[in-house]
Amino acid sequence: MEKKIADKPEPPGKRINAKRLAEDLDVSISTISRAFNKQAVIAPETRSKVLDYADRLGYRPNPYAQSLITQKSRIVGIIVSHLENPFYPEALRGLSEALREAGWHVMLFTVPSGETPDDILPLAISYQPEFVIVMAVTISSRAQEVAERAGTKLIYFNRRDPNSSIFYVVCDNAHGGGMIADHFIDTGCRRLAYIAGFQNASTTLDRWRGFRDRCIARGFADVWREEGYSFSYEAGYRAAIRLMKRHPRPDAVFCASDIIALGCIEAVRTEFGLRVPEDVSVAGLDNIEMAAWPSHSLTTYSQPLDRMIEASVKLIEEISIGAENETVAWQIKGDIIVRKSTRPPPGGKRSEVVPDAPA
Amino acid sequence: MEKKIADKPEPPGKRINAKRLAEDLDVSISTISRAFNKQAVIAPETRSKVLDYADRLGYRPNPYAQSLITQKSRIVGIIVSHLENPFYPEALRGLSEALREAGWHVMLFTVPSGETPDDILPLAISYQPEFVIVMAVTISSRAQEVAERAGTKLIYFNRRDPNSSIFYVVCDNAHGGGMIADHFIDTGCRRLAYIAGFQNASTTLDRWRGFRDRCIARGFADVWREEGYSFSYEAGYRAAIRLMKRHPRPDAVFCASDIIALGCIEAVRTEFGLRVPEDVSVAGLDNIEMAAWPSHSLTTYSQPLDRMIEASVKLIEEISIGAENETVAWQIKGDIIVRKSTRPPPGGKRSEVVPDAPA
DNA sequence: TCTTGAGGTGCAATCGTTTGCAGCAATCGT
DNA sequence: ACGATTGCTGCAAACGATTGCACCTCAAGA
Repeated sequence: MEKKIADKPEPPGKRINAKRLAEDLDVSISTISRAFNKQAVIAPETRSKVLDYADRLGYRPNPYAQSLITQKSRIVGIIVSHLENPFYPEALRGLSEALREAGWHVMLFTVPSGETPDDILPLAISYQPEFVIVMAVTISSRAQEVAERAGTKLIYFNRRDPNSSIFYVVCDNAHGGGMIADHFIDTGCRRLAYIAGFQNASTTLDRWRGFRDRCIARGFADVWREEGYSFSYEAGYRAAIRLMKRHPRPDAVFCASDIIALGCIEAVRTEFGLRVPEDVSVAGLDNIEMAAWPSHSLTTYSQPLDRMIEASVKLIEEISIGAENETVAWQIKGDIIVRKSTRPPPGGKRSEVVPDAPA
Repeated sequence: MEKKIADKPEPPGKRINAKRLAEDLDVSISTISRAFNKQAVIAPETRSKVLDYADRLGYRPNPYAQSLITQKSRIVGIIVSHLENPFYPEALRGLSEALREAGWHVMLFTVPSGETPDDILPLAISYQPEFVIVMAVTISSRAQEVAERAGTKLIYFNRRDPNSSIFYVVCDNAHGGGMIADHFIDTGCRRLAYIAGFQNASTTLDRWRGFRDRCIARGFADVWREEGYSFSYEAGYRAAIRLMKRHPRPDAVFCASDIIALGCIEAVRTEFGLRVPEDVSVAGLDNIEMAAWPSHSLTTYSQPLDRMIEASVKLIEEISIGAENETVAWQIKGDIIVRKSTRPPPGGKRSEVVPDAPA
């Protein structure tokens, strides 16, 4: 009766817990716990005995008891808004998978149209996530304090706030704006314009700054800016209509995001009967999957999503193990992707001649 | 010294818990607990005294301790795949908000390309959610047992499995297929075709059944079916190329989803130089936001997303409070949305003449 | 005056883990 | 041969709530 390997008959109604395993295997509860904890000291054969048996019974340590005792939840909250912008589903998917791979659970919080991220944050931290990744929006300093008091660390994704000390991960938006400006000018465009997104979003500002500064540096001081007020197809459509009524008409439009650019192209074509890129070059920034579709074939600057995600997870891991981290910010360069929505470069080369043409 | 209302000086490092409140207010921990539990018996003035003080200290009951003792988590997991299909971000957003409003927390699990939902499910249930909503995919019966053993209820969203007893919420896909068939035939189309999505997905099958049956019923027995193998733009693009090479060429194509339809339209236009809808009518099913864009103006059958979400939450709530529920399935009718990708009806009326034209 | 009942509160067990500390056997050095 | 060291394991105290039960108080009814 000392060593039983065969499963005990299932006592009905009883949940399987560490105690049950301990009794069946004639060890203590501590040993069960240690078998699951990689750093714990335990004889290898004891560990495998426990793990094997646990596997057979389908046992897993209760996460609530674990969180309760360790004061760690292994939960990362993600606050996301504007899922209608395809960039965010792509980012959400990537983040979710990378975090899961690193052993984190993802709790999702969407921001309803009527509400602000500040309204959602208290709810997000009520489950005591160790981190909350804030995508597409920013948090007021008052709300930040609430998070701090609760011991939850905030991280921005694709946003930054120069006035706060919150860590952030963004692509090098100013660099992107600069690359697009260069491309426009190199391909002979002369009347340059920008369609903005949300007025105070860091992405709107950084992309504008990079674009305008490069234009000015290359001798095009009077670059136009048209407000879009949001990052959406409709915003691009409407802003393009206003923009194209100007005299003289711009011959190149850099849009603060791909989705704006798609709306812009559509307005340019259907409302004004103009050709893209012959009459107007249009470029975006993001490189969402749709940008590669033949019907759009949008020139854009790619957000290095994979590396941004990698950086976010690394940031979380390092903070989590207490590594004093000086890298409070990741600003990662992307690449310009030249497709058919802008005039061809002098050499005639594009990044992709027939982008994603189905085989 | 009996009744102190003023906050005690903050003992540093000490978390605020029920014990702390109890001591400060000279009541027992039980009373603190009862103040937060709506059904508990407690004097109204005691309750408000506790709640007021809790509010001042920013106290909230620890959810892990609660889950541990009550064996309930108030967590709903969502397993989702194919976020590249815009229908799913829309659904995810709606579900997330509706669940939050109903007091549930949402844990997100995405299915990486290489893996199956079966691989993800054990991870999803490791946090003991009370429910797991499975979107866009189905679960094997073996994995279902795992969930059952863990006490987690599964619910399908936009999928159903006739061979299992899992509750599900879908739109009336067969009805949708029928409506599209009627529309094609009423507008003079004669050579009818269908582009399928994933071969064994219930949505692919139900839409096909509804479409084909109605075609047959109205005297068009030889309706074609072309496999798409997935619900994506590329799938639509490639399937359309194969389809349009047939002789005679179809003059109406019903695509198993909007995103397939967009790919199909693009192929029809760029690969064959054909006009939509003059040469070929194309319709989808979903009514994603993009379908309304002027550049696409896609005729489609709308999934009644709001009502599907409402039904899902209602289902969860009812099961949760133990209401023995006979409604194991919700199959909700949508509406046909006639836009410009199909020939105009005899009367010349469309659902939206200038769909979503920006003001 | 005594009994009864209702309304409100407190006690203490419980959920399922983690982990510092103590204990114990086996091995090692001298 | 004996103490020191090493390697495992068990004990028991947390973590922070919920809840059945007992108890108390006070008002109403007999």
